Parts: sequence; C-alpha cells; structure tokens
Amino acid sequence: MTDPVFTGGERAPTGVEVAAWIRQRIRRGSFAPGQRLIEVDIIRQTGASRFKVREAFQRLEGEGLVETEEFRGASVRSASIDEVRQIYRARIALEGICAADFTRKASAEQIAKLERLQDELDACVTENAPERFGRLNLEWHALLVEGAENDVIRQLLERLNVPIHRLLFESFYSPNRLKHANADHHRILRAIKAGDADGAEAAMRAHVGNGFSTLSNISDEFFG
Amino acid sequence: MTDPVFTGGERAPTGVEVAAWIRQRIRRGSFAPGQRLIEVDIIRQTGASRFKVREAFQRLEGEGLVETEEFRGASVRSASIDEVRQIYRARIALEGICAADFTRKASAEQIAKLERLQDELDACVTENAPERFGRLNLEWHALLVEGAENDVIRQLLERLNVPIHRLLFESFYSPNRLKHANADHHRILRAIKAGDADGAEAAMRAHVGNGFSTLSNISDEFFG
DNA sequence: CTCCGGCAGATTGTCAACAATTTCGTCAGC
DNA sequence: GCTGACGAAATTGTTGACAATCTGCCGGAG
Repeated sequence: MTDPVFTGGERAPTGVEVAAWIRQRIRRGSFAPGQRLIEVDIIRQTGASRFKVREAFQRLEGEGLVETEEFRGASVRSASIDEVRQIYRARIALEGICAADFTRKASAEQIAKLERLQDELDACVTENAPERFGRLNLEWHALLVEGAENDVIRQLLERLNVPIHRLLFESFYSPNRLKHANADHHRILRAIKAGDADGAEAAMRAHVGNGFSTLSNISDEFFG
Repeated sequence: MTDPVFTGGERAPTGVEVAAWIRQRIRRGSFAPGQRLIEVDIIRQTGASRFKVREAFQRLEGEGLVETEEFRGASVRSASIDEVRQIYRARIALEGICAADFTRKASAEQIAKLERLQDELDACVTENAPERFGRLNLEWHALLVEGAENDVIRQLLERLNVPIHRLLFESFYSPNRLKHANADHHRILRAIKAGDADGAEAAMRAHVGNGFSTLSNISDEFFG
C-alpha cells in the first residue's frame, strides 16, 4: 500500500481523495500533531484546487482528525494522554465485541487465515522484529474485525486508530511487550477455536487493555 | 431544547451552526431519510451563505449522516435494517462499558440524579406515557454516559444515535416495552448502587439488546 | 540591549459570477 | 395513450478575485 500520488498527467483529485491523502500522512506521522496544514502546500503537493483542499479539511474536521481556527486554518489535532486513554476504552469495548462476533460468525477459512497470520507473528517474536510485528498485528486485528461483519464498528475503529497509529508501533519496542502481546493473541485464538465467544471477548479486552498499560509506561516520551 | 433558529437581526450562522441545524432536523425526522437537501432552501431557512451550507454538508458527510452525489448534492443517508443492527451492536459495546465506568466513577450526586430521573420514568410507565418516557429515557442514558467521563465514547454514541432517533421513540409504543425497559433500568441501577461494575455492564448490554429485539418486531413498518 | 509599533508578506475567509449537469415539463410522432 | 427528443429551469460544481486576519521583520525610542 502506497501513498495516494497524483502525477501530472492525470485528472485533478477529488475532495475525498485529498482527505485520504492527508489522513494517511497524519497516520504515518508525516503531518505531526499540532502541525498547521497550509492550503497552498497541499495544493502544490496534490495538484488539487484550493476548493477541494478546503473541502478535505471540512471532512477531516468532521472526522475529528484536524481542527480549524479562525484565520489560522487547519492543523492536525493532537491527542492528550487522557484522550488516548478514552480511545483505548472505546477500543476495548468495540474490539471486544468484534472478537465475540467473530467467534460466532467466522468461517473456517477466516479462522485459518488468522492462524496463518499468527504464525508469522510468532516468527517476529523469535526474531525480535517489532516493526514487522506492528504491521502484521494491524492486519491481524483488521482481519478479526472484518470477520465480525459489522461495517459500522469497523469504520469507528479505523477512525479511532488514526491518532494512536504511531503509538501502536512504538509500544512493540518495549521489552517483553512482543512476547506478552503474542501470548494474548494465542489466548484469543484458543477461545475462538473453542467457540467460546465470551472467552474471546474477555481475552481481547485484556489484550487491548495491556496495550494501553504498556503505552502509559512509555508515555513520557510522547506526552508532557 | 429548541431548534437552532437564526432570526433576521443576528449575525449569519457559521458552518458548524448550519450543520447542527440540519443534524437536529434529521434526528427529528423533519428531513427524512433519502430526502435531498437543496442548498437554496437551507440558505433561505437559515440565512447562511451558500458557502456555509456547503461547508455544513461536507462536515455532515464526514459524520456519515449525509451522502453526496455528483451534481445531485446532499441527501439524508438512510440506514438499512442491517445497518441498524450494526449500530445496536456498537451501542451494546459502548453503553455497556459506560455503565461499568459510571459505576466506578460516578459521584453520589450523579447517582442520585439518575434515581430522580428514574422516578419520573416510573411515573411514565404507570401513566403509560410513551412519548415522555422516550424523552426522559434519552436523558437517562445521556446522564449515565456523561458520568462515565469519556468524551470520545460520548461523541461516538451521539452520532450513532442520530439515524435511530425516531426508532427509539417508536419502540416505546410497543405493548409492554415500557414496563420491560423500565425493569431493565432498575436492574442497572441496582448493580450501580451495589458497586457491581460488571453487573451494570451486563444489565446495560441486555437492555440495549432488548431494545433492538423490540425494534425488529415492529421493523416491518419502517423497512421493506 | 530591549521593547514596542507599524509595515509588508503570507495565509485564510468570503463572495459572486460562471460552467456543468440534472430535472422536468412539453410536444411531435407513432 | 405512449414514447422519446428537446429545451428551459433548477440545481450543483468550480473558479478567481478580493477582504480580513495573522505573522514576522525592521526601525526607532527609551
């Protein structure tokens, strides 16, 4: 998956496309929290008209990713440590119920796919590859949410994850976090394969909660 | 609580205000699902400039309340029966965790306030006043979410509730629904007062789930 | 040296005019 | 009566110009 790029010869990007372009940069940290989003810069980089860029800003503010101030334009909204805590609380609730629904609804293939991904995650642990683990971990969670067959929740989680995207990766550099997170995954998988929806939900909630605890320990690096 | 009104003598409304104005009309059903939102009509009714109205549309589309189509403008997004199911699933997760967090965090005053509201709800049951019950019920849930001290979740729930706002009221005209919903409330309150966060969460999840079941029974009236 | 006021450039907010497209009534032809 | 082409009206999309505000620089007063 690459950045949306708008090369010269093609049509001008729409507001939705510009919003996606900005969203991805925010996720990746190219646009840091608090950074002002200058209209002309984005116009230059995307080839979109000013109108479309402003349209994208509105949309992103509706999503809660940027905030605008009179005559100061749009800037990337930065999440406080308390807001991160709130986001994690929401994730606990939503990913938890997804684990339960996945257990009830997932096909054998979907479970097998999850297990294959888990094998790769296991390899990352033995090789101590936190970066790769972070990427595959995202896929793993996305696959599980996908299998819960609830687009409303899937979209909510996608939005909630944007402000904490970088933190998710950072946490895996913390000692033993890889091992512990992986153990959580195995507990979740065991419950799913046993058809124990409640157990899967409880295990997932614990897993997400552990993620936040780790984050809190390394949070000084990111917050005041 | 009245509609945001923009009388002649005052300043022109901002995009945020226009969005709020439209949002409230969607909630109340003045703007029905599928209905097109004509720019000039809204300009006439709000006194906002065309620019601000379009700004509001963008924002509302970001929130998922409105969908826009090329050269056909904005229209109120209509939720399918399956999307309503998904929304309820999200509500079960989020309101459930709020009940648990409320139990842990709420002050004595907040609990007392919830009980006072509950007394009024009880009165509505004996008097069989579904309309009033519906309004107070919203307040009751809002108060509980408020006490959970999680603005992220509060905002998510507010957005999720918009498309089902009318359905929430309709369900209370169903026979015995008032009585059953009220019994659920008492169960939740009992758990809260006992400091039983898990019990409160379970009771809330059952309560919201029951709401959807009732809805499913009367859904033929609203959906195909 | 520091502080303050003001000026120039940069950046965003607003609007009105025009272009593109859809919508809907009308009417000829069958 | 029905169908389909046609065109006017309605509606939305886009652009560019201008207004309002902020930001940073510079020079003078103390």
